[in-house]
Amino acid sequence: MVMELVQLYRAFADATRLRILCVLQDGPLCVCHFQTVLAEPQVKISKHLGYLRERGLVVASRRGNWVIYALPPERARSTELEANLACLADCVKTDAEFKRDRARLKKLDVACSPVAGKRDAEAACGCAEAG
Amino acid sequence: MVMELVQLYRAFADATRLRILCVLQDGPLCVCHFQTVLAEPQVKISKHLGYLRERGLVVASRRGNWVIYALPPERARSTELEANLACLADCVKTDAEFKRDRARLKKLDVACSPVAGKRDAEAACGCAEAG
DNA sequence: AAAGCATATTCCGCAAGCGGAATACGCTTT
DNA sequence: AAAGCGTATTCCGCTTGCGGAATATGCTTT
Repeated sequence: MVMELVQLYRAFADATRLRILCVLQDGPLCVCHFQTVLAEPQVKISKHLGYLRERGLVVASRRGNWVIYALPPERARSTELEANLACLADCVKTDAEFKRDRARLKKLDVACSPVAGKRDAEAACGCAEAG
Repeated sequence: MVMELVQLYRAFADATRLRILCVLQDGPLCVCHFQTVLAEPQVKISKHLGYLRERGLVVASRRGNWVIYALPPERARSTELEANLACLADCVKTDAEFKRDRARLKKLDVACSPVAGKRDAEAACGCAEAG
């Protein structure tokens, strides 16, 4: 039981993964968008997503060429994950890098989904090259 | 700024250190007592305390032969540390290993300090061999 | 000063994890 | 079937970190 917590903290112990998890709290996203939002190379993104997926911190689903990542459905999240995600979201509120990520994310929102607020996975990925 | 958070999570990403931090939330403790409470060898304890000290997650003070470790004074704690300590405390409430640690800690309480509730660092270390 | 106790450090072998380059895979379009 | 796109994997060199044994340090007692 302690080990699960340790695993969780290990997963959080990387800047790229933190950024991924933060972004995902706003809704699902496909890999190509992560590349844009985080401004990091494909390999890096893909590997970290793989890492998170292996450990159950995110779930993936394929839709044509795109793979969409999301946080696990709320009911499937451990209380520890839930608590730490909330804690994380709180901790990064004022962080410059996360703000930048969010800004780029919003741009995608505007370009991709007419739906105000939460993005729709399908819509979001139907315009991978837009913007 | 992100890196500080990452450092924090790295520090949390070890079972022994988690246990140390949990125990410390009940008050300061000297190394010999950690050995008893966590039931781990001296080197292991000392190294992890060193790790935490280097990164500012705990502070140390010498008193004769003993070295007493404590969480930094509340005002000196970053909001991130504070938040994550709280989150941690919440996450481990029902954990078996932490309960055992706590039980052993309480035994020390009884043996060392007549003061009900919080331990006093000095009193706690005046009886390193008791019990 | 010598011995004793509590704590810290060094040395070692080992495993995990990161980033990048190249390459492989899966699906879709032509 | 061939080409193209998005994503995943493998290989590699490198750094970090763990645990244990032995040893060193600092303070205290005799």
